[in-house]
Amino acid sequence: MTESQIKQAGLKVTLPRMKILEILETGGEGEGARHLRAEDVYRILLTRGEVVGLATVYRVLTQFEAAGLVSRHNFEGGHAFFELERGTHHDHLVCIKCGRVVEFLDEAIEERQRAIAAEHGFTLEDHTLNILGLCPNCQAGQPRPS
Amino acid sequence: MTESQIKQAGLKVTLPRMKILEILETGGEGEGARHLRAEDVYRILLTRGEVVGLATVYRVLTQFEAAGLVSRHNFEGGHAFFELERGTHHDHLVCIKCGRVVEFLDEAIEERQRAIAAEHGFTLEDHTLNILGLCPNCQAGQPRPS
DNA sequence: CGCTAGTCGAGAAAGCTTCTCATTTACTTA
DNA sequence: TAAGTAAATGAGAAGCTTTCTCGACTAGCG
Repeated sequence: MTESQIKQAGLKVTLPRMKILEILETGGEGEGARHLRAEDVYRILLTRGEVVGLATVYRVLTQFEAAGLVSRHNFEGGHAFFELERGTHHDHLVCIKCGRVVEFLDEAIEERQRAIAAEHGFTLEDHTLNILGLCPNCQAGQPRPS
Repeated sequence: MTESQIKQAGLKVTLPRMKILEILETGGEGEGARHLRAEDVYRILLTRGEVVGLATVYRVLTQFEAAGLVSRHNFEGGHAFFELERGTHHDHLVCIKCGRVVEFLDEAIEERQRAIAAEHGFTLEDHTLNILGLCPNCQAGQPRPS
């Protein structure tokens, strides 16, 4: 079924694409690390002994984004995070110490944003809301190594 | 009074710093263009015949940010925008075509964010909310050249 | 099985930002 | 006011993320 997603996007089903999609699905190793930088994906591939160029990772992630399979987020600090698109919009709560990301959705905020765009005569194409703070672990002085 | 701000930050009052602060205050030329990239500041200085290195612009803006005189925003696209800090928090409505920026503040959204951070056990250190859309001019097919 | 367009990997290159370091400047002390 | 000192500057090199180039390779089709 992941194959069909790639095909629907008008892309050929190749090994690098399958591997990258799989890493985005599983987060590489443990749980929850589903917000990955391009270099994270590349490093995970290397760890597994897979030979995929960094340029290919960027290229494929960009293609996936264009195809709507993946969404790209610009948190603070110059590099983008990629996340598998699951059809449900959400915003992010980001720990400024360990980088942990929690997703949330608040309909009251969504509604206010629509109203604000309208008030100023803007169309609403997209939005990014990132709340930055310290997660419970990092407040306790025990940053978990992600 | 701008001098005193610089001094309070523990920085020496130098010509480059005064000039950069002045550009941030006036926006360089016309009205409203108060969200400038480092390179914009640099270019405006050049236009005025001032000799200030790009490295100095970056250095000074970073120092001003640390001192709370300036805030840095990462809208889409790899480069940061700097804005004079006027003590009042606000979020941004950004035109994805002409780059025009409108500031807004919505207390309902602010309140919901505090609640969301608390629900997840996060401290709330900061947040960035950028609404992306088309401004009235660009919807009309007449992008104003900023 | 062979063709062809699409894809890949590696390294070069681009764009933004930071670093290095010799020179210059602001502020302090006499 | 002159001199000394620590900080700041400017120019270019370097760093980082991301994109581009291009010859080699491969998926998908006939």
